Amino acid sequence: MRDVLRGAQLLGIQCVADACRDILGETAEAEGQEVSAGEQRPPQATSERTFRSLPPTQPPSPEPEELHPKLGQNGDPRAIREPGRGATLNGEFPHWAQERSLIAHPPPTQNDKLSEDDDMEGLGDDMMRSSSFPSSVADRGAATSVAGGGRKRKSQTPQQCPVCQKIIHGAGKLPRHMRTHTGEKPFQCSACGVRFTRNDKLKIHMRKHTGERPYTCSHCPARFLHSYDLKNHLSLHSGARPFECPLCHKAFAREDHLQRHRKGHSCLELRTRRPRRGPELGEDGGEKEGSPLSLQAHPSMFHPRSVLEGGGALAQLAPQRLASYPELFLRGLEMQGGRDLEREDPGGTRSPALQHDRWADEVEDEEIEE
DNA sequence: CTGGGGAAGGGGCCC
DNA sequence: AGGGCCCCTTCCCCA
Repeated sequence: MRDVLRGAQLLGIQCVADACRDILGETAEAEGQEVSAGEQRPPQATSERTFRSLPPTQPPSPEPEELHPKLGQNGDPRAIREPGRGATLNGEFPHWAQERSLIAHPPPTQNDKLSEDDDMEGLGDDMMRSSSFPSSVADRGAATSVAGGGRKRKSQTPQQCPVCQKIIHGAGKLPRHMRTHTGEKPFQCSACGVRFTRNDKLKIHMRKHTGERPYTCSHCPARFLHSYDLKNHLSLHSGARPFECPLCHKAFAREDHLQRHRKGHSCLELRTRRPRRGPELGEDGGEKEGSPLSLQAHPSMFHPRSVLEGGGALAQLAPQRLASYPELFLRGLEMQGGRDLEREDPGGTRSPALQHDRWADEVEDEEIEE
């Protein structure tokens, strides 16, 4: 346990270190003296104080990436979870494990089957049951709402991760989330030894070995391991490429491919290469502040007159695309501003026709003014 | 740069 | 409340 504690301190996993101290019956100050020779680590707060008194202004925690995959020796996160491997314990489960739930769920072997989150009982759940584990956000509220101050209710959803402060929705999902910090992968494939953090991921993985392909295409004999594989495959049958770049009109079958495309430079280069013809006019006729980059770069490309006269970059677009451009242009504005019409308006209440009319009205108003 | 496969992580629903 | 199962999104990797 001291080895685990030392490892937790080295890795900065405060919750694990506190749990270890609880088990060892030590205070942080005492432990701090003990380890001070080798590590310049300042004494830690007691576990009780660590979690329960986290102020809202607590400085940001280290990024999870800084914490996790480096657990244990040789990068094996089980080093934390399987203290029996340590020299200190001589292969025996410690008394606390026998007394607590871990005795009912020893570290998994290839023949063992753990329930998905059972592993947390060895570490996280143990923490959670100890007084050191943080109350969830809702729990705090529930605790204060219980009249008479009786036995505190167990955690409700949502719960807040003590490491990254993220709010985790769903009953029983916090232990699962905690494994993303600890790096634990308690679920091991009996066929190839690959380990997973979650039981459901292992289950899907096992399909590779069993040959099970539960997702069958209704149009062809193709069968797939994953539901999303079938979903992608169906787009091939339909030819649907619903995700279109609002700037260059390239369409993608997958949303993440569109996102990758938009993060790239191709569209940006196209925009910044265009000379700026004049100030962009806002709705009030003045130049807009903080308008989208594309418009600042070359407003002529998007100017309605350029569209009508076939000028600008739009001249290179096919007529049928021009017909639908106002919709995409407006959508592009929405997305540039951090809002996504698709997400905000999945039902399509803001119809393309409506937006086209709005845009046409603006063109007509400008012509009247002239 | 794109298409495709796969993994990781979160959330919803049900028991 | 917790766990199992499933779906979804996002990201990474490779060809």
